[in-house]
Amino acid sequence: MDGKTKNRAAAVPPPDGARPTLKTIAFMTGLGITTVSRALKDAPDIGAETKERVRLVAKQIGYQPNRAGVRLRTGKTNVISLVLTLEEEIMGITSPMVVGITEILAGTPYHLVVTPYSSTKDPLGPIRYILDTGAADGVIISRTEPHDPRVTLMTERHLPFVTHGRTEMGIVHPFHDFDNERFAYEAVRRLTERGRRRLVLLEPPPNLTFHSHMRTGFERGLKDFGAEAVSFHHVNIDHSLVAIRDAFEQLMRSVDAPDGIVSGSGSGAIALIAGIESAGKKVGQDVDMVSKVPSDFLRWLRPEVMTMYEDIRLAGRELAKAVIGHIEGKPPETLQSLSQPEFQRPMSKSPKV
Amino acid sequence: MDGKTKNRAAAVPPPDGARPTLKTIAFMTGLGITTVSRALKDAPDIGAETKERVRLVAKQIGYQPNRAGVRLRTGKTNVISLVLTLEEEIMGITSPMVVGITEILAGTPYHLVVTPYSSTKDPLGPIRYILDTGAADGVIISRTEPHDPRVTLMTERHLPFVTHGRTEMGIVHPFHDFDNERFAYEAVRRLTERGRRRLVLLEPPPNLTFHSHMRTGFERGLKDFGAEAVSFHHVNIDHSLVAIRDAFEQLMRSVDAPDGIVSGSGSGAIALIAGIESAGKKVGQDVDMVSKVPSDFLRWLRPEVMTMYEDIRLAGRELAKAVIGHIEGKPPETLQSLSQPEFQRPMSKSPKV
DNA sequence: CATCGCCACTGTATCGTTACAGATTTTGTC
DNA sequence: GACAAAATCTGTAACGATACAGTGGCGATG
Repeated sequence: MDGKTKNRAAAVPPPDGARPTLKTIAFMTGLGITTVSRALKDAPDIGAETKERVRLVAKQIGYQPNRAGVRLRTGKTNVISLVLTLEEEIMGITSPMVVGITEILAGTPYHLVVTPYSSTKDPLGPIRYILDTGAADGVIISRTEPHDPRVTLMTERHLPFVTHGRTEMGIVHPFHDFDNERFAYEAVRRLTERGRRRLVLLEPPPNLTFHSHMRTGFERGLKDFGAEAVSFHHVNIDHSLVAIRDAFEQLMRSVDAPDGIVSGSGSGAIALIAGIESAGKKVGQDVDMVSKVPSDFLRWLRPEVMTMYEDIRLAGRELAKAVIGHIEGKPPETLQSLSQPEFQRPMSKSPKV
Repeated sequence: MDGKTKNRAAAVPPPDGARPTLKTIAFMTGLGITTVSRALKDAPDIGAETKERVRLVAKQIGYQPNRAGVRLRTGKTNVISLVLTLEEEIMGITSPMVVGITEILAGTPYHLVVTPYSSTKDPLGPIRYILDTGAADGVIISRTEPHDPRVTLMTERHLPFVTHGRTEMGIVHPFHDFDNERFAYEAVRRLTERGRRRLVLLEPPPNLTFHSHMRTGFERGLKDFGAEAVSFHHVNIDHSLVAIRDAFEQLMRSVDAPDGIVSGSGSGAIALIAGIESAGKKVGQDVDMVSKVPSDFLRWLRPEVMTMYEDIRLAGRELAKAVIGHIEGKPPETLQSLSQPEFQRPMSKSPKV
């Protein structure tokens, strides 16, 4: 007789049309399954020539490890989970984000799984699910809060992750963030350069970390460039466009009306413009406005609004690189990045003329 | 001695903090692993009381089947793959689509995996990958062509799928589509109602199926409502905004300038508007325009443009339901749907005043 | 009372992979 | 030449689930 029992496998030809497995390679090379497995991972106890032979055959027949097999045996899922609020939909920042992430994952064995949740409910839900079921090797979250229970939980349980946005908990973890402080500061600079002195900020919801970043930049700008703040806290960029417009129309009609506006979101800017116009005023004339934008639309449709571009696709790429780095054990402090606002030249009505 | 070898498992207490498996339940109930497995799938050869007991315990300890185990043994992945072009990014239709899909998947064991590809390269790539590796139970594709090789391949290989858009190959398969013919027809109606007679269509790329749908509706409208077409085929909605604008500016400056425009995409409309304005004309005055839109932005920023809403989130939901139906073996002809354009009332500048 | 059939349940093998503990051969040492 | 140490390679078991082929008990049948 030949081999004993299980690895006798190598002596049996693999079924025909089926997808190749280690067994197939073992049969073709005459080696044991174990050897093939170890050869493919370049283990030190396999001969150089054997490795070469195995690699060649594997490539030839298009071997790809069975994910379920690996996952069952090792627990490695090769999955990155993108945790999204279903509501995170305004102005669709999700698309470029997903594209950015997949651009990076394309060169790796990782797949991207989208895990949604209703933000009105338990934000820990999806995290718990991933922890309980071992659904992913790494997680990307957004809408980060200064004290974010998700970060605490994932850190405790050693689940690699990265946040889109920073925290303030003394936990060093991977993140990518847009420099919202800088954005607001530069926005104020732009407005004061145009002689605006009574400025208002359409801010992020107060529970998110970048709320304070943006406020800080705004206020630092006011001080440095000599302007005053007009209070406008009833609504924030999470509110509906209608709510923002109505609130802002009211403000613009009041004696307190600002002459300069910083908008923390592109879609918010749309509502603000509507509010301004409802109040019978005009952007670029009665007021100036700077908005953070994730795309070109505002610039095309309302060139009178000054825009600072936030590259979400880049963010996706950075986030993907960071989670993978975290999974691979790189120190978290090397996996942090901040991207700078890009002030956009106003679009000329007709560049060719 | 007790049980023989493998199922002796049931006699061994499960490790402490670990996630519960069938073994855990088997131990707790004193049953065999097989019995537990069959009880949970409501097999006919298990006693009613036993099933009840098993279900209770399973629920109590929060048992969730190990996906890798199931997948390895049965081949069922519980994965739906959304195949996207990386370029499909203009105007971010991906976001609401993903949201719609996940809304449906949330109530099922399915996960959503995003599989991107570079449309300039081989569109069959991701399909082949899924077929070769058994990466998903079902697939959602878009940018459907009249003779779409992906549809042929998946049909041949019995991989359940659904297309966003229709085909013309005589293959009956699940799809969801927006009624682009109706859209264009109604758009022409609107324009002629305003007295416009020289109409132009910014159309989809000619290789996609809905190109002809939209053209057909457009031409039928021209005939029924008495208007003539202005030729404009140099660019389509897949081209860059700059290309569209420049081409359209030229058209608007020519003696052939149209007085009515149908735009097959929201972002395209933005470029058209820019082109019109570069040529020194004005929408709502010199020309009227109807555009298909996936969001509210255009309506907010350019209320003079008439818009017809395409509900992408709904499309996501329909697509998800259809793939799942296909996976479950429902006949394809019952998994086809067409959504109608929703003409939107122009936004009043200030509804409260 | 032997036998049959049915019900309810169980053991074994298996999916593809890898950790681990050998096994065999070659090389090195004195 | 004997023995140890490398150097290579291999079998077994296990991850968690399920298909399949039983097994044992019990009531019905003749």
